[in-house]
Amino acid sequence: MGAALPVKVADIAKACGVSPATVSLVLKGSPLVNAKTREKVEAEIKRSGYVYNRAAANLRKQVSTVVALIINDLANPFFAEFASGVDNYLAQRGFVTLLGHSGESVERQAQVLNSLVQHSPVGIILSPAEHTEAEDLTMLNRNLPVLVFNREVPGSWNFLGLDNQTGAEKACQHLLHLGHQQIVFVGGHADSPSCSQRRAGYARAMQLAGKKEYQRFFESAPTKRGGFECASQILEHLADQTPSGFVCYNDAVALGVCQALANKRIRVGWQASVVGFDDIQEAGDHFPPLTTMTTSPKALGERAAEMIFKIRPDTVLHEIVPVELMIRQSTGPK
Amino acid sequence: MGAALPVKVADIAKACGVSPATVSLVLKGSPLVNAKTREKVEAEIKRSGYVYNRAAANLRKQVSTVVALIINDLANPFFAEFASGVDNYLAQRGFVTLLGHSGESVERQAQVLNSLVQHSPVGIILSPAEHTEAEDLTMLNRNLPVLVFNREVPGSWNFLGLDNQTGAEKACQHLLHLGHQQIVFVGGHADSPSCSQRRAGYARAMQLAGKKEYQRFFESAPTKRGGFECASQILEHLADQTPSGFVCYNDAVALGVCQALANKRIRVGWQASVVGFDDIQEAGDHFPPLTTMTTSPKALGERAAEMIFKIRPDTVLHEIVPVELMIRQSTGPK
DNA sequence: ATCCTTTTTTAAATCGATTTAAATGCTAGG
DNA sequence: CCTAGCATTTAAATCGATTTAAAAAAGGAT
Repeated sequence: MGAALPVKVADIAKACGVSPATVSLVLKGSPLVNAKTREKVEAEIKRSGYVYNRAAANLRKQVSTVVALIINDLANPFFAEFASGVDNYLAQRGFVTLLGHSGESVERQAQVLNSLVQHSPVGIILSPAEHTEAEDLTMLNRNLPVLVFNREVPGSWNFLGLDNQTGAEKACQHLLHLGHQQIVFVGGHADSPSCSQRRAGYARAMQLAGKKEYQRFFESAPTKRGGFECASQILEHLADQTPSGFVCYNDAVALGVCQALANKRIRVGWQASVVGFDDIQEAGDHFPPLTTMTTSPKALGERAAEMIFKIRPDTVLHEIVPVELMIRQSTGPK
Repeated sequence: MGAALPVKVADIAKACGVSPATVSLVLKGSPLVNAKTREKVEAEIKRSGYVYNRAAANLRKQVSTVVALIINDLANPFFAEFASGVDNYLAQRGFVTLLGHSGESVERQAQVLNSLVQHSPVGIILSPAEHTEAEDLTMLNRNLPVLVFNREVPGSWNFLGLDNQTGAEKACQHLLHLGHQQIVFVGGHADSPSCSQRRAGYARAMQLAGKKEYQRFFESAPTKRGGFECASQILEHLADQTPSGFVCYNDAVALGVCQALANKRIRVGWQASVVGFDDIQEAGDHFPPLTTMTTSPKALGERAAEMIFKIRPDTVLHEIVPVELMIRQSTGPK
């Protein structure tokens, strides 16, 4: 039935006894073509199962309908939801997402970037791998719009990120208002910018509350397992003076902390309070639902995609999205 | 510094005093060009910051380096990990992932597919939205390789899926061997093929064990919250005759069930046993780590990508991947 | 009919890279 | 000094669609 070889504009032109130029005008919906001709051409387009070749058209038109998206860790729901937000927005505007996954490896990220720029994207949204340096991004030509997401990278990049410091400060204040005295900060790698920002927010809240001397920081992988192991150790070693408030690096860590507490028969939301960060889907689905700092990752993705089209060569965008306290049941009065 | 306009092969040719053909040969690494010439051209390529235009090259070469991937729900870790597996494999082979997200909407899926096919992908990996029918996929009737993943769609499609029935049967047998008497099946929508297959496996195991009369099916959203709510009700209504074994539709549901049990102070792995399905990342990170039916979603993604290149016009691939029992601590002897 | 508009249609150039077939330059043998 | 044979280089066509500038057709007025 359908032609074995892909149908081209020229084929349609021939079948209709018109020129390729006319067919192109029809495809474009131009008012220049005669109604009868248009009808004939459109019928043939449908009949032949013609598929528009956007690559060829874009080449000639000198435009692109592609946006590249590089994600550091898709298995992390925060980034997966972000990606879905990006794609949603782009699809609405008739663009398409070219996905790359770095798996937190700077080398792979470089390979992926090199491969993606060759597809002439309109712009690049990069959620960088850990420890990405300016020299890892040299393949990014200066007049290609690049938006760095979530983690700052040395150099002047268009950036979209969260207000980590204020967020963690609010999180800690929330626990302070509930009457908690011994509050610790759990999780994340101290050398990651987002972690140090969140730590700073916690520190500020503690200081303003006159609790500077109690500050405690614990390091862990930014995962559920990391949070679980870290909190388990805390509970063992600080057995005599167990903290009752846990400000966590992110939701994954917070969920791990909750499990460590549950494991020790400490009721989260009653005997201890836990605050997360990110508001991933699971935060709300968890039991008890997690109090956390929220900015929908999906909304962030949509915003990132929107920003790509606002980037201009002469200025640098730098948007810090406020995060809000979402009070659920993992926190309660002391 | 860098040219304002993108550098083309012709520019490099001019700068080196050679023809575009020679530059092309250099790019290709052809042994035809003289060593000195090659050196000169390569220096200019580096100096000018030339970026290869793959769209133009692919058009001329009549090839594609793109594979389209349409995912029904990226917020679900199972599919997000699958996507990362696809991209990993493709990147290794020098291909690139064009991502589309349907959000379980058949209409959006159609739009996304229409948009993606215009980018002439080598093939399409489709993890279909719920209730996708043959007529929703009419835009795919070229001889374009299509691989349907995870959910069967009416019609003859190349398919990669899990052995749901045998998997659930093994899961249930595991609980039977541990000595559990009252085993229920929790979660999923009965009208989804994968759910009915898993139910059938559970039913078979129960029947073979002579427990046909005890079979119990409970329906819920295939999410953590769904599992939690469903199990909470079970525990309430069957209070007198609480089941001790839970075969769950998937890991998300299983995690919800675990929480409902923990909530009732029933120790998972001791007083009750829970088996999941999928082995998502979190299954292993959970406490207690979840016994589940495993086929790494990432490995599945890699396999799917591999299969795309094996599809031939005259045959239909249909691969059902066995799932294996991964015993962790959410199950134990009665 | 003729000339001038206005409407439709189209030939040909173009986007950037590749490839074929042919041309050029070189060396060695006669 | 010529030429066969080899190593390099290149002019020109090509992929599929768009666009410009110009031609062809249709319609209207005189």
